[in-house]
Amino acid sequence: MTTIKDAGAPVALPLDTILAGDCIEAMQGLPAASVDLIFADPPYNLQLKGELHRPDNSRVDAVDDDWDRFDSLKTYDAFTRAWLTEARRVLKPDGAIWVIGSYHNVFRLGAALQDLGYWLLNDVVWRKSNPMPNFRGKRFTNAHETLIWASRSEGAKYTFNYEALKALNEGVQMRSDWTIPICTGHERLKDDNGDKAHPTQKPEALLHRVLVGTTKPGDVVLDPFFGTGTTGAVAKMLGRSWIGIERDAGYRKVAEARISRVRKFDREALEVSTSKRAEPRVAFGVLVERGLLRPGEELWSLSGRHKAKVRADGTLIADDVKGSIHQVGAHLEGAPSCNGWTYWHFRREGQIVPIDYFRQQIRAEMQAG
Amino acid sequence: MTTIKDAGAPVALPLDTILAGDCIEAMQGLPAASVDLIFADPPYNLQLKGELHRPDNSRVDAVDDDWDRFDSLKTYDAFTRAWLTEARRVLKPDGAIWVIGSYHNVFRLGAALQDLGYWLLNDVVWRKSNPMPNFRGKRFTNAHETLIWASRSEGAKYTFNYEALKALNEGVQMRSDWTIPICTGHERLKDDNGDKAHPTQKPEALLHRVLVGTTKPGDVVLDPFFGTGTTGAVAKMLGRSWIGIERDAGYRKVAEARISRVRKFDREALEVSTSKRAEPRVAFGVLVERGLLRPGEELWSLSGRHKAKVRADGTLIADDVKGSIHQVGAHLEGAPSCNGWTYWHFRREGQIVPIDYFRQQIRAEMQAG
DNA sequence: ACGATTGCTGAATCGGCTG
DNA sequence: ACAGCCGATTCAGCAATCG
Repeated sequence: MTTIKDAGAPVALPLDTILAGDCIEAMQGLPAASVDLIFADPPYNLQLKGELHRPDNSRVDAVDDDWDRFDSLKTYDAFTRAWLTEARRVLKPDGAIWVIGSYHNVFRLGAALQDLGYWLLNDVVWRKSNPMPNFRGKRFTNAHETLIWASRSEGAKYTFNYEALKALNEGVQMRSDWTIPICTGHERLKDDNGDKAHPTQKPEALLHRVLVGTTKPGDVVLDPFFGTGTTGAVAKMLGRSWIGIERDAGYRKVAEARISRVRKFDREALEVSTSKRAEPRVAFGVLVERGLLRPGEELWSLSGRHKAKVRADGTLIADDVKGSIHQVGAHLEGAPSCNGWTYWHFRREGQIVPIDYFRQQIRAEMQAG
Repeated sequence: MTTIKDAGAPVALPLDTILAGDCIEAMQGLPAASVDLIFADPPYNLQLKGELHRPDNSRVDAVDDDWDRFDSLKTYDAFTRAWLTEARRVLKPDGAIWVIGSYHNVFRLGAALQDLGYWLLNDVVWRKSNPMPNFRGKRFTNAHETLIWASRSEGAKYTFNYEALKALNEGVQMRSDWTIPICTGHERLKDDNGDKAHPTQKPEALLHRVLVGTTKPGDVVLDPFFGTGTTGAVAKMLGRSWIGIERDAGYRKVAEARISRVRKFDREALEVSTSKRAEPRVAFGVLVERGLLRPGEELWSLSGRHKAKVRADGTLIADDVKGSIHQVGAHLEGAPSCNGWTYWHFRREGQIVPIDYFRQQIRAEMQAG
C-alpha cells in the first residue's frame, strides 16, 4: 500500500534528530517557515573540497589547487548564498539566524546576509580567553571569532530575552563582546584514538548564551552544520527542540551519543527573568473601579511639584490639561513621553507611594486567579 | 616661462598637508606606489530611522550627517570599491591598509577588500570600555567596532613591529582585541559653541597602536577620510609623514589647528625594541598608548637623583641604559632588582606621583570593560 | 581643599498593541 | 495598513556643583 502525501498537507518536522546529508538538500526537505532559530557554523576555509554547490544546486567538481583566488572566492560565495537562501525559506517570519566565522569568511557571510534580505541585529565578538598564539610573530594573535545575529527580515519581531541576558551579566546589559574560553578539557570530545573528534568544536557556553538570549523554551533550533552536535546538546539541556544536519557519518555518531547523555534541566532552572513588557497590561481605570484610588483623590509627582486629580473614568486632570496618566505627566514635565505608573504617587499615612504599587497588586491577583 | 612636467618624472608628495576635496579625486592626483600605509574611517551608512531618547527622555545626538547617507547598499558598495581601488593604486607594493567600521558597513568593506586583491592579515576588534548603552533593551550593547588590516597583495612584505606591540602589551604578544575607551574629555575636539566638532572622532590611543605596530618612522601615512585629523596628529607625534584628504572645510580647519599644536616626540622615544628579551609582565606601555604619559616625558626617582625618558613602546631610556621600567631602575640603583611601578614618578603641577597611580586607573577601567 | 552628588553624553540600523 | 497611544528602557567617564 502506498501513502500519498497531499501537496498542501503539513509536513511533520523531524524534531530532535540528525539528518544525514548535504545541508542544502536536507533543508529543501523541510517545510517553509517552520524553524524559530538557525545556528550555523559553516566551513571557514576558502579552499573548498568539493562539498560545495552552485546556486542551481549542481555539485562543484573536485578540488583544483590551480584555481586562482577569484574563482575560489566566487565559489565560496555561491555556496554561502545557496545555503543562506534555503535557510531563509525555512525560517519563520519572525525567526532569526546566527552565523559564526573568522576574518577569512565572515565578510562574505555578512555581505550575503544583507544581500539576501536578512536584517543585521548585532555582530558579536567571541573573545577567546585562551587563544592559540601566533607562533611566527607575523600578525596579531587571532584571539576572537565573529558571530552575526540577524532576523529574517527588517521589522521582524525577533526574540531577545533582555532581562535574562542582563542577569547573566551581573546585572548590567549584555555587551556585544563575550569572553569565553575555547572548548578544551572534559568538554572536548575525543575519538577512539583519544584525538579530538572534531577540529572546530564550539564551547557549550557560547551556545548557552545564544539560546538563552534569543529563543524561548520549546522553540525549534536548526543547525545545518551540526558537527559533533554542540547546538543539539545545549538545546536539549535548555528545553528547546533541535534539528541537526551533518554529512559526515563519524560526526553524526559522536553527536548522537553525546546528546543521548544530556539531561534536560529542571523546568524551574529554565525559567528566566522577564521584562515588565511581558507582563499583562493593566488599565489605570481598573484601580479606580476597584476602589484602590477614589475619584477626586490627588496624585503627586515624586518631587511634589506637580499634582493632578483622579477622575471616575481613569483619566487625570491638572491645572491646564487632562488625559491619561502618561499624557498628563509628559505635559507637565515638558517631556516627549512619560511612564505615568512610576511618575504619579498617592499618599497614605504620610507615605508617598507610586501608583505602580497598586498595579503590581492587581497583577498578583490575576496570576493567582 | 612654462614648466613642462615630464610624464614619467617623480611627482612630489604633498606631505604633512590636508588636501581639500573628494577622496577619490584627490587620490587620483597622487602618484602610484607612493604611500606606506592607509588608515581609512569611511562613512558607516548607519541608516537611522527615527529619533532615539534615553530613559530619562534626553535625546541622543545621533550621526545624521549628509556624508553618512547613501541611497542603497548598491550605491554604498560602488563608492567603497571606487575609493578602495584608488587607494590600492596609491599604495607601495609592500604597503598596507587599515579600515574601520561597524556591522552596518564592515562586511561590505571586508568583501570589497578581498575582491579587489588586498590580502587580509587580521581583523581587530576595538572593545570600547565605555560604549553607549542600548537604551531600548532590544539588542546587545554595541560595544565594539571592527578594524581590518590588509596588505596590498598576497605575499607583500608588510611592516609588523612585533616586539614593540609585545612591549605595549605587558610582554605578551598583542591580541586581535584591543580595549580602548572612546574619545571623550579634553581629547574630544569642540567647536566654538562647545559642541563636539566631529560626530565620530577616533581616540588617539587607537591610532597610536596602529602606527607604532604597522609603520616605521618616516613612513608616509594617508588618511582619505581625515575628519578632524586624529591620524595626522598621532603620525606627527610619532615621526611619521602624513597626508589627509577631507571634503569639509570646517573639519579641515579644526584638524589644521589641532595638528599645529602637536609636538613630535624625541627621536630616542621613537626607537622601539627590535630584539627579543624576557620581559617582566608590565602594563607600562598602555600608559603611553593612552596618553597618560607622553613619549619623551621624564620620569624621576623619588629622591630626584635619577631620571629617565619614556619611549613610545613603553620602555625607558636613561644616560647609559635602556629597557623596562624595572631594568632601568635597578641599573641606576645598582640593585639586583627594582619595582619600576613604585620607583618611577611623574610630575604634574608641582606634585611628584608614582606611575603606579596610572596603573591603578587603567586596572579600574579594565575591570569596568 | 576634597569627597560626594548631580548632570551630561557617546557611529544606534533601539516597540507593540488596539481599533 | 495606519494612526494613536500606552509605557518600557541606560553604562561609564567626565565635568561642574555642592557641602
